[in-house]
Amino acid sequence: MSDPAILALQANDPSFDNVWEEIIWRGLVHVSTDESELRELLGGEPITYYCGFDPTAASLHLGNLVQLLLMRRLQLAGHRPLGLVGGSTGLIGDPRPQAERTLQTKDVVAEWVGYIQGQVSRFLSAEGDNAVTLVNNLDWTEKMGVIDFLRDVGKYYRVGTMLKKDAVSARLNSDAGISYTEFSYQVLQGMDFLELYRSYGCVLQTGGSDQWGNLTSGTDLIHRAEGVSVHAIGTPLITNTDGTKFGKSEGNAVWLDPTLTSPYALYQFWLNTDDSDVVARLKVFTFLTRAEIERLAEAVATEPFRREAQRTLAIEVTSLVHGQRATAAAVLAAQALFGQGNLADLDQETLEAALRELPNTTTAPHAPVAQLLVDTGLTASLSEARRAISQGGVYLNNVKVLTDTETIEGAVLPSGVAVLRRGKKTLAGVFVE
RNA sequence: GGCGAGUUACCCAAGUGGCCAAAGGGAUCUGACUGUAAAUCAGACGGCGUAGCCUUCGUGAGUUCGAAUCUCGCACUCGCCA
Repeated sequence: MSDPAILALQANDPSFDNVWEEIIWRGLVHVSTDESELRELLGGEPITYYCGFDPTAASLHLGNLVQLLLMRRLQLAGHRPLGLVGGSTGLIGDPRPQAERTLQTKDVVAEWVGYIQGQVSRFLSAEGDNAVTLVNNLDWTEKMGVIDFLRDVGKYYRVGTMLKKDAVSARLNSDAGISYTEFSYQVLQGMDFLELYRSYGCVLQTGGSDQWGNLTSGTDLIHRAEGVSVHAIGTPLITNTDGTKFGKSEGNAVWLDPTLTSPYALYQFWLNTDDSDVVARLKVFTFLTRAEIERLAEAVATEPFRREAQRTLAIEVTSLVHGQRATAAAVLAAQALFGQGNLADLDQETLEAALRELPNTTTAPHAPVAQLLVDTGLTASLSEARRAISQGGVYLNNVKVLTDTETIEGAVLPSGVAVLRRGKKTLAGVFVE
């Protein structure tokens, strides 16, 4: 599944003498167990570590990418990754702050497990002494009976401690409350760590800092059950300086699956990163060295209008996720569509290829523009389309559309295509038959 | 099991019989300014071939000329008591 060509290009920065120092510099550690022990552990002989991904959707998203890349950095330092996909924990659902999760059917979760395993394996090498091993917690929880669960695991858990976890107490203090199902989640995740400790000698779990309660659930359980101290690293929640949520595009999650978020859309997402965020993103989401990132930081400070850091970031991350060919296509599309020149003067083949990267639709020449906005997904309804047009926010081949009854007849380019734009940078392609 | 409080549009949150498609804030979108940036300012923000109609205020029934607002049943949530 993994692309050896991409993985081969990745390396940790040799200017750090320990991967621990590097992940600290990259801002990947928000909380952890004992720091000096971790530094020693990560700088020494190969250890086995794990990170879990619950199948709560058909694809992982950018938030998960942080974890995947942290795993990869540890693997590059010689350690052995276990990629856990939560076939059982995904059936239970970890408590979200706002509300109870809707349970998905077992069939759906099983299907998602397959997709996510595929994605996890893309980012980690399957070769060498420290090849990634994929595990599924359904393998050890499904066959366990309730009585064994309560006797062998439940006894190690104190309800008082469980209630104090942020995820639980936040819900107890909200109108939503919490079901026994979600309350139990932390126990399941603790069991995972214990199981992986026993069968693989796994001594480190990584995850988002919002999972800290679940991470310590495991370290505490292992301490009680085995009398051994193991470790956990919690990565910071990635935030935007302007206060909006990171990883959302028009309110939707940015997915790693190219059918859910196209390579072009992913490229655009990164290209639009704020100046004030771009350096931090380069550290977390690329394998560029400290020296390279420092040079780009300098470029942001001295000539921000060139947006070199954003361009580099966009190319790096898109390549990481979708490979270099898809990235090259996204870059070409962006150049064609955002270039200065007249669209009619463009090489029509390049333009067509660019439009295929965008949301697009095929239509007859007399179709009104308002309808095309809906067909391409640029607006959610005809009302919204008319509103956008009346606000002067819709362009056909870079010419402002004046009335919502206007058709694309006459605007069609020689190759039988037209470029529809909403606002400054939301584009769609129209193919006329 | 008993008592009390609650369920409003993407989120938070006003509204307690007509002036409510529903205040305000956030998010989002558009315009101006720009660097496919941020900040700022302005406008928009249920649907519909658009000054009118349709659907929405947990859910089902009802009262009324008229309900998000009143009554009853049901579901769910929170708190206190048992």
